[in-house]
Amino acid sequence: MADGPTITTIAERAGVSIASVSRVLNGLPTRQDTVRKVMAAADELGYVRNAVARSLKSRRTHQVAFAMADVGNPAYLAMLRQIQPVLKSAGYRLVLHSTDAVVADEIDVLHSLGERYVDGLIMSPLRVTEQHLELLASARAPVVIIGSVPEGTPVDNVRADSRTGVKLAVDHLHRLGRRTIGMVNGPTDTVPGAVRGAAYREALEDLGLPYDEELVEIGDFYRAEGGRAVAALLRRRPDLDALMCANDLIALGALDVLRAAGRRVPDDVAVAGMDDTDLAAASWPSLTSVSLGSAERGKAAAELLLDRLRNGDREPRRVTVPPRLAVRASTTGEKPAPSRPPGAERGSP
Amino acid sequence: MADGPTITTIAERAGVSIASVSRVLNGLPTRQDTVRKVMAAADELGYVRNAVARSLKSRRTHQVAFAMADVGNPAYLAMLRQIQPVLKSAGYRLVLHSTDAVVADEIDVLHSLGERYVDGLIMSPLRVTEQHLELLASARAPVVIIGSVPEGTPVDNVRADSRTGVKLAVDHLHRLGRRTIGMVNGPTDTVPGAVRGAAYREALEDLGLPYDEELVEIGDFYRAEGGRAVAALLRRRPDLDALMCANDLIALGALDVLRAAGRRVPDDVAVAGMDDTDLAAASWPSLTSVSLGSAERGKAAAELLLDRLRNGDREPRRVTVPPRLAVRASTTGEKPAPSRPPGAERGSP
DNA sequence: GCGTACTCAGTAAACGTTTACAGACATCTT
DNA sequence: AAGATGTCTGTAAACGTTTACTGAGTACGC
Repeated sequence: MADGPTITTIAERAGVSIASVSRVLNGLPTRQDTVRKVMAAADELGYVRNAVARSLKSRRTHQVAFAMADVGNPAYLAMLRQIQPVLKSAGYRLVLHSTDAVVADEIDVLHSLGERYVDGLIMSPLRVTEQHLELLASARAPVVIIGSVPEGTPVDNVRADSRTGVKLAVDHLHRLGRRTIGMVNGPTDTVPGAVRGAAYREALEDLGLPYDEELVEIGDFYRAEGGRAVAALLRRRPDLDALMCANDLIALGALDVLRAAGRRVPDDVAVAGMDDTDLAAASWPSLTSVSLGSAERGKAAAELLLDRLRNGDREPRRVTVPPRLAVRASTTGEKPAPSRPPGAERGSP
Repeated sequence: MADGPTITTIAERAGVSIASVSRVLNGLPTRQDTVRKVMAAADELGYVRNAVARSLKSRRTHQVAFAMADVGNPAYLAMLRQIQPVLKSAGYRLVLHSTDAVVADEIDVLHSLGERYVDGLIMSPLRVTEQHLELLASARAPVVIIGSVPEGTPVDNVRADSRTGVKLAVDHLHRLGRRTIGMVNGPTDTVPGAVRGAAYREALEDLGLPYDEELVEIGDFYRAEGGRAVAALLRRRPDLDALMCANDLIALGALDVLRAAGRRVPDDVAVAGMDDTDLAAASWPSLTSVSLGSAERGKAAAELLLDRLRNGDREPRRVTVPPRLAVRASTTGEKPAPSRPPGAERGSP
């Protein structure tokens, strides 16, 4: 772990100036003879360029940050898994920030852009506050936001469309002949809760079905709470024949409770979830779920950022990723072809 | 996005030298008057210290890299989720490398330590080759390996104990009265495959049960392949009453096939998996599984690294994390208390 | 009133690169 | 053969910090 060689070391060894060494290492036109001497010296010494000094001079770190609430959340994970290879193949390293759903931490990250330890940032904030907007407007590096920002915010922006997503699922249930479609939502004071609740109502109206408050139950976005909500719903409306669940965890809770109540899925009650996580494919019956395109959003965000890093002052761009319905056994009862889930590496370390 | 202020800007504004600015910013003893002037100037200008210049001078980047095959793999993800907060609270940023199971990429990462863009590295290699060992011996920054390295390798090392893990599960099945315990393994030319296969045999012998090759089937570490292997096993030995699966995906495949064959789990056949991933709790019936302590290993690795960064030349240390059996319905049939899975964040971005 | 000790601030050198500039030498043109 | 052109190299200045060293000014003791 001795102090590594620098271009000065090489210059001495090769009997040339540090400028020549630098030129050779950067492939600038140099006499063959010099190239050989420098290369030889560099090889012998096991020289590796110091990235920090390089960054200081070139004002490029070749690092990009990705900030989200929690890597454990499958949606963020899906983004990460797309972002990483895109950046890597463009020669950027990835700095990961977990903000733990703490707004102050997000603000910190935005602030820290001033430290210039990254060339750009991809951020998926929980909520965009006034403070976010201020910092975004004066950010010291390009930022791409995954999520919604107000019209006119000077950053690239990638968003999902959960409204259409809910509609896809409700339409699907309707097409299967279901007419008494319940909704199990998370708290409506959250952005996804509010949007999905409203979208459910709209979807019903578009289909000419009545909106019945009795068919809606609010729990939370977790399995157990979802299950409890479904139990309540089932007590109130034993006649329901389909459930639109606001995310996959709620849907798993629904499966638990329906099974305990002796209702067959999908024969008696069809169940649709949302987010299309790994769990959807793993559960039994496997879960029909709306993908909001986390992976695509991640990819789009990375590409937007790279594009901006090349071309600093183009207009901010907005990309909306369309949702997609993954149909599985919990609505159609068909046996799904078992396939290797995306996150499944061979063996286990 | 204009060029940010530097200590020179501040120095001019405050009418002091850059040395004084630096001293104030670093809290070195300074006259109150000067402190005030510098602070005021810094505030007005919205100054943020340039991390790159700082690193160059101080030879510390306050970054640490974590390199593994694929974040999508739940085991690595569990490590990451522990590593991140430990580093963060110690003031380090996390640089993430996905090596995609490509050995050359791992080597690259080790090599790139010479660039000095991080202060240390946590790596969970697939296999440790000769080249790994060479590079580890001459690494330009402290490295912690999660996995096994030969005795005497000069790095800190954290390892799991899947041998004991298999024994835990087999003993558990035996205690439940099962005597015809099959094993569904992955390829035995992988390290986990080989170790788990041997451990299964040992566990049986320890219990005084005969080792019967007919009860062992080799597939691969995925759901579909696992299912196929189980189907073959079941045809050969319809009398088996328990299955030890080399990972959770195989176990899920087993559940699929057993269900299709009309065998009840656990009444007819008890099933145990390995790795205790999120999927184990989500499946139905929920899956008894051996946790190899990925989370603990991640935490231990991060702590070892931090410790070494503080104290560069202590003896290399080795930590072994004991396995733990998570008992669920697939062996005991008890209804598990539904709980919020660890990766479940509220809402979905 | 003068030497000593102390506190604080400024100058300048470093960290390891990249790069503008100028100089040395070779090659070509006429 | 002399000037013009071109190719390659070295010198030195940056990038934005931190910090050793020096020196100015103040306080104190005698």
